[in-house]
Amino acid sequence: MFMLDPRARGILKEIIRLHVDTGRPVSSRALSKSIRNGLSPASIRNIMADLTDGGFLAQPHTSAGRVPTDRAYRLYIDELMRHRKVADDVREQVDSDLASAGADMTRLFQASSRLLSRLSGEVGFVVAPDAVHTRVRSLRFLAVAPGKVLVVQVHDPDVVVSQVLETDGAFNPRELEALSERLTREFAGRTLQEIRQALMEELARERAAGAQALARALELARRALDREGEDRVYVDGTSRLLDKPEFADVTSLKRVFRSFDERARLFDLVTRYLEKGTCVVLGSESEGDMDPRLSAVLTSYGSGETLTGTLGVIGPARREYPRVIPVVELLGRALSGRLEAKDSRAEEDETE
Amino acid sequence: MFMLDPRARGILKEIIRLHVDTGRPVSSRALSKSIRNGLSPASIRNIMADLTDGGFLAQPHTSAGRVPTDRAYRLYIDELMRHRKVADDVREQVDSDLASAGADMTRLFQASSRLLSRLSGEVGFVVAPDAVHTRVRSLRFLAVAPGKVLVVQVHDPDVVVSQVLETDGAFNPRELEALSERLTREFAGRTLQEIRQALMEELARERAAGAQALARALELARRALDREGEDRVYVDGTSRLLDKPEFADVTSLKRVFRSFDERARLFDLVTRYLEKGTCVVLGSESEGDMDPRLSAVLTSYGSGETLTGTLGVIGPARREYPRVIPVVELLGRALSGRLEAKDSRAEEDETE
DNA sequence: CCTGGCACTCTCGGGGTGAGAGTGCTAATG
DNA sequence: CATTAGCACTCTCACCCCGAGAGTGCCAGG
Repeated sequence: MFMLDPRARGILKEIIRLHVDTGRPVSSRALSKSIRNGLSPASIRNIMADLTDGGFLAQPHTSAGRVPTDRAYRLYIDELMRHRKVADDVREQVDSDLASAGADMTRLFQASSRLLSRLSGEVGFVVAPDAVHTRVRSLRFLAVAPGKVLVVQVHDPDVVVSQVLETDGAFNPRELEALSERLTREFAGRTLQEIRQALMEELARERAAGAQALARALELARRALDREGEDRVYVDGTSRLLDKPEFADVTSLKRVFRSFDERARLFDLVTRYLEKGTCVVLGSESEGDMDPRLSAVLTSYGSGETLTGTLGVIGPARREYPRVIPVVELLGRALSGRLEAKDSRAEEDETE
Repeated sequence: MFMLDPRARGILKEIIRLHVDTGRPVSSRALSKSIRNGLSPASIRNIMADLTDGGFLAQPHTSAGRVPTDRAYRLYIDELMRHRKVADDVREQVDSDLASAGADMTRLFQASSRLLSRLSGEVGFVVAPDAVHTRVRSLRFLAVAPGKVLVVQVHDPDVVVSQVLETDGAFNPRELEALSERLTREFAGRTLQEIRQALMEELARERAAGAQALARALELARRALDREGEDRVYVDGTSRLLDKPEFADVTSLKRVFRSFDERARLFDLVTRYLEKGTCVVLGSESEGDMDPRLSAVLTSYGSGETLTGTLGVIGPARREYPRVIPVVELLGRALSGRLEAKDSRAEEDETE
C-alpha cells in the first residue's frame, strides 16, 4: 500500500478541487499559483510524479497536466474531503416540493428524483422499496365501475398506493368489503413478500377445495400485489449529461443513455449497496454495473427496517462531492421524514 | 403554384424513398440505377434541376446530390404516399401492452407513449385530455389513514383517476361519504372545467355564510380537481434521437433535449392541431413551436366529444411515413378503444 | 530539499493538396 | 424534341505537414 505524506495529500486535494472546477487537466504551474504555500512548479512536479506512480493521477498525454484517477477520488471522498452545509434555500425547496407532492407514493418519488437532478445538475433517481421491506397496514377493495376494482394499499409508514384492476365479471360491493376486512385482518403488519406467498398458498388451497367465489376474490388480491419490478425505478434529468464535457462526443453519450434505458443494471448496483448507508460508487469499482466513466452517490431512505429504498445521483466522477453528498443525504432524510410523517405508529394494534 | 408532371412526381417520390432509407443526399446516378424506367443520370439531372427550382429539393453543397425539402415531404404526405398495413405482430403487441396496463389512466398513457416510441423508433408522447373535454361520472372520497384522504374520480368512459390528499385535521368517514354522494349527484355528467368553476363559487358562498365544516370539505374537493397541467404530457424515448444521424452533433442535440424539458411548447403545438384528426406537422410549418429540424405525426383519441386528447411521435422529418402514420393511427384507435372498453353507458342512472 | 533552466513530447489549429463525388452545360443522337 | 454522352467545374473530405503552445522530466546548482 502507498502512504502519502500530508503535503502530497494537500496537493492531491487541491488538484481535485481545481479539476472539478475547470474540467481540464491540472498543470504544475496552475497548481503552484493556486496554492497558498508557495511551492515552485518544479517542486510540485516532483510530488505529482510521486502521485502518478501511486496511481492517484494520470495524464491524458505527455504534455497535458494531470487528472485525478478514481483511486484519487476514493481517497478524497473517504479521507480528504469535508462536507459542506446545505444552503437554506435548498432545504426550503426540498421541503416545499415534497410537501406539494402529497402522500402519493408515485408523485413523491417523481418529485424526489427531480429534486435530486436539479440540485446536483446530474441524473437523479429513486428506487422504491422492495417487497421484502414493505409492510402493509391495510388493504381495501372498492368497486368503482362495472368490471373495475380499485385496490388501495396502505403501507406501514402512511404511504398509499392505489391502482385500478380490470376484472372479468362484476364484483359485489359486499363481497369486496368482506375481502378487504379479511385480508387486512390476516395480513396487517406483514411484508408484501410474505403476503404474496401466503396468498398463493391460500389460493391453491381454495381452488383445490372448489371454492370458486373465494378463489376468484383471492386471485384479484394476488394480482393487486403482483405488480413487481415495473415502476420501481424513477429517473429524472438524463439530459443533464449533455452538459458534461466528459460526454461531449455522441458515441459515448449513446452508450450511457442506453444504460439508463435498461434499468435492470441500475437495479443491481443499487441493491448491492443498499445496506451501506450513504456511499459513493465509482464506475471502475462497480464491476460492470455502471459505465466506468460514471459514478453514483447513493443513500438509503426509509424508517428503520421497514420500507427501505435507495436514492441518489449519477454523473461523472468529477463532481463537487462536498456539496452533492450532503444534498443526497438531505433528500434521503427528507423522503424518510415524509414517509413517516404524522407518526401514526401508536395506532398499531398489538392486542392479538 | 408549381405543377409537377407525373414523371417528376415519380422521381420525387423515389428520391424521398431513397433518402429516408440512406439518410444521405441522393445523386442522379443512384436514382437512375434504382428506378425501373431506365433514364440516364443526365436526364434525371434535368428533372432534379426543375424540382430544385420548384423548391422541392435542396443541395447541401454544389456536389452533394439532392435532399427533399419540407415542401417535398408535404407533397409526399398529402398526395404521393400510400399507407402501408400495420403488421400483425405490431397489432398484437399494442393490444397486449395496453391490456396489461389495465384501466389506470397514468399507466395507460405511459404504456401508449412507450409503444409509440418503440414502434416508430422516435420520441413518443401522449397528451391527456384536458379539463374541457373530460366528463366526470362520479367522485368518491375515502379516509385511508389519519390526515390522508383518497380521492377517486371516475370519468365518462370508464377511466379511473385516484390520488391521495393530505389534510390538516381528520375527516369523519361519514362526512366524506356525504360529500361523495352530494358532489356526484350534483356534478355527474359535467366537465372537469365546469365542476371546478362551480366549486369555486359554492366555496365562496359557503365561506361567506360561515359554514366552516362544509367549506372545509369543498376545499378538499377543489384541491382534488385542481391538479391541472402537471402530469398531462407523457413522453418516452427521447434518447432515440441519439440514433438519428441528423442529430449527430452535440450542440443540436442539446437544443432539442431542452425543448422536451419545457413541455409547454409541445402543448401549444398539440392543442393547435387537436381538432384535425391525424396530421403531420413539419418543424418549418410550426411557427416556432418546434425545432425546424423536427417534425411530428399527431392524431387525436377519445370517444366523440368527451375525453379528447392527442398522441403521436416526434422525430426528424426524414421518416418512413407510410409505416409510421398507420402506427400512430392504430395507437389512437387502440387507446380510444381502451377508454371506452366494456361500454357501460347503459348503466347510467337516469331516474332522478 | 528546493528551484531555475532546458530539452523533449504531445496536442491543436491552420493551410495545402489530391482524390472523389456530383453537378451543369453543351453538343451529338435516335 | 426528348434523351444522352462527355467534359469542365465545384465542393467536400481526409490526409499531411508544420509551427506555436503547453507541460513535463530531469539535471545541476543553490
